[in-house]
Amino acid sequence: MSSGHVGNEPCSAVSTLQVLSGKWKWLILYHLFQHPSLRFSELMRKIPGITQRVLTKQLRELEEEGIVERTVYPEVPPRVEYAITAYGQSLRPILDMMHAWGLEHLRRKTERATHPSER
Amino acid sequence: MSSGHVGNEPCSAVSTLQVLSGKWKWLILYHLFQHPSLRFSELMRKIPGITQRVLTKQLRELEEEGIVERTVYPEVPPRVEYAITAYGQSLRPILDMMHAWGLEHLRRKTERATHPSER
DNA sequence: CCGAATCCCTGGTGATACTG
DNA sequence: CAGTATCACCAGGGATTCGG
Repeated sequence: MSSGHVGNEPCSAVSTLQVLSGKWKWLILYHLFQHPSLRFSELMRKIPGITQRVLTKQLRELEEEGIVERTVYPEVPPRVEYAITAYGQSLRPILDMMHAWGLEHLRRKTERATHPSER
Repeated sequence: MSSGHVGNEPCSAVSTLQVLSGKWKWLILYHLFQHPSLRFSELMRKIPGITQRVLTKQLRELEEEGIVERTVYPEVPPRVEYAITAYGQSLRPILDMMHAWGLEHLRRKTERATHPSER
C-alpha cells in the first residue's frame, strides 16, 4: 500500500485525483462531456496518441468507478458506446474550472515569454 | 515531445494537471492553503511519507510556476518558509471542489460496501 | 535545518501482434 | 470493430548519504 491509503486522509481531493489518475482520463471525460455517447473508435480518433490498450484500460477503470457507462450492442461488426453517467456529470464543474485555469495559465506563460524584460 | 505538447490542446484542463503533476503537489497546496506560511520541516511533518528530496523538488516546481513563494531567512540554523502566492490562490476553488467530490465519492464507495446486495 | 547528489526500482504507459 | 496478450521502457519517486 505504501502511500495509497486514502482512508482518513485529511485532504479528500487526493482521492479524487486517485480515481482520475491516468494520463488520459480527463481528456476522455472532456470528449464524453460534449457528446451523448461515443464509440470506442471515435474516442481513439479524438485522442491522438493514445493506444487501444491504454484507452481500454482507462475506460474500464472509469466504468469501475461508475463514472462512465459501457454499452455493448450485439451486432456485427461489434459496436460499443461509452457515455458519462449521471454520477460522472458531477465532475463537469471541476473539469470546467481546470479548463479555465489552464487557459489562464498558458496565457500567463505566453506573456512572460513575450515580455521577458520585465522581471 | 511525444504527447507532452499542450499548445493547441483542445482541453486546457490537461495543462492544469500537467502543472500540478506530482504525487504530493495538491496535498502540499492543501496545507499551504490553511496556513499563511509553513517551514520546510513543518510541511514534512504534515505530509507523512514524503521524503526531503521529493518535497524539495515539488516545491521548486510549484515555485517555478509562480504558485508558491519561497522565502529564505538568512539565519542560523537556516529557516525557509513557503507560502501560496496570489496566483496560487486561484487554485483554491478547484481544490475545494475536488475535496468535496472526493468525500462524496468515498461515501458512495462505503455505501456500496455496506449494502453489497442491491445492484 | 534545508537541501544537493547518487543510486535504484516500480508501475504506468507505449509498441506490436493476435482474436472473436 | 473492439478489444486481449506480451514485452519493453523510462520518468517519477523512494532510500541514503553528504554539505553549508
